[in-house]
Amino acid sequence: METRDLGRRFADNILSEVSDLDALAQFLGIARTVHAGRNERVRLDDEWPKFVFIGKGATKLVAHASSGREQIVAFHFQDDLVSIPARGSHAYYLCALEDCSMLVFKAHKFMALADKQPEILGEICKRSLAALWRCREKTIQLGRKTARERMANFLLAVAERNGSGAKGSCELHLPMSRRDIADSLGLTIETVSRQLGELKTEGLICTSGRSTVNLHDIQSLRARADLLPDTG
Amino acid sequence: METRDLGRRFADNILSEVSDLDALAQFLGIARTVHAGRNERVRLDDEWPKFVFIGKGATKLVAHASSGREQIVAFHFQDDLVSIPARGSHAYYLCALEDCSMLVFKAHKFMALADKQPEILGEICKRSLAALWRCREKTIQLGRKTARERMANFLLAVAERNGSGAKGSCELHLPMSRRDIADSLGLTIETVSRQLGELKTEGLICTSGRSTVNLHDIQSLRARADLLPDTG
DNA sequence: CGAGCAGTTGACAACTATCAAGATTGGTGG
DNA sequence: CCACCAATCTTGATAGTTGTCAACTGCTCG
Repeated sequence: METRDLGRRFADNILSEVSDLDALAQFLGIARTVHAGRNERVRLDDEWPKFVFIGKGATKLVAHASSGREQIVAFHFQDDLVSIPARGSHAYYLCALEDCSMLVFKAHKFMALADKQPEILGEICKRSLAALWRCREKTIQLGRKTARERMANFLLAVAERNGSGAKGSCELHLPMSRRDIADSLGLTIETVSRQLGELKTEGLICTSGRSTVNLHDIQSLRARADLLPDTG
Repeated sequence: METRDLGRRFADNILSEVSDLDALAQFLGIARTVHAGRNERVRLDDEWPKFVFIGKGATKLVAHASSGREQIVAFHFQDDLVSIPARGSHAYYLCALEDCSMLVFKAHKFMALADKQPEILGEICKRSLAALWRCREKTIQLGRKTARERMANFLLAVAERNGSGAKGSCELHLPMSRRDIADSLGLTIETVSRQLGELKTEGLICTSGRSTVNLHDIQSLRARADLLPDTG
């Protein structure tokens, strides 16, 4: 993706309410453009918190502690703004699931510019709160759900984001590997594989190739995920 | 806590950069004052997202799905601003750990007022991002840590917030029950009890009464929690 | 078409939940 | 001030779910 398109995309999404072209120039002035290929880690010093705008592609935000275990904290897609904290109790890094183009900002510089424009601050607020809510949902998943429930929940979440298909059923493409799914759900790849297998046996889904899944019965999946009835 | 003091506290914390007394009046105009006693659920309709400012006390934010299992998503204390989403895949409620006084806002009204003052928006941004980062840490805990690690991590987190004591050791008061700890860590009360027992046996902590814990060796606890070395 | 990696399946072990007693705690009332 | 009571917490035995290790299968891409 061209830097110019990246800038336009950023302006359309984050600065949408601001017609000021000068603002965009200022933001681009403190941004670093980064491209990353499949499974490539985005190089970030972790001294300072960052904001990353995803102009194109899909990414995972990964945390790891002392031992080798990794936890995917969130997936982020085109037009998302990702907040990455400095290294603390755990270290975070951003990694591309597919070819990505993004803008990297130091958080304090970014906020210094944003402070001048209430519309931008409002946008950041809105996105931060949405991210917080999604993160809480993940917390519930990891704290109180079985492997089966996590898997069902995960499929429904992907379906909601980019699924296509008729009512009640849905075909979807998983841009991430089994390992990524496992690291996101706090499981192992073997367990993920087994859960998918059992959902297949039950006739709730079927798969073709590594990354295509068909959901046959969304209502049953919701029940398997232990979610509240749909009227909420 | 008197409504007047509650208002002052809110102004000092959330409106701190704004000397405008009129702003406070406007916020109080859309707020509902709520008091709650120990283990009392804060009555909120869950039709609309809310903001709650905790003027006094300690609270837990709890989620539950279809089945009875509950997950404490976060603890919130004096001067915190809590964002509560509308009922969706899971239902959330706020519950007092001790006597509490708070201000409840409908989120859209709150944001409408905040939009007028960049300083307030900035404060909300800052707090939302901090909440997001804490939530991510919890995600890591629940996704990739053993019961022992969660327990150690939890004790360290409480110590960081309100611990008092000499360097290397620390005495702290747990305002929440074993059940609350379990619901926060995604464990059962029995497991929490056992983990505390084993930490005691190892000589890393000792307890007196139900809610007082002494941390003897913070460095070892950090190691037990599988956190990165302290230079971060 | 074949090499190599991603994914699947199986056997077993480990950790945590569950179920069931007991033991403390802290408050209440005599 | 002490004894007692109910709730909370601890401890023990057992079972279930998921992790671990290992072998095997089947995609993809050169």
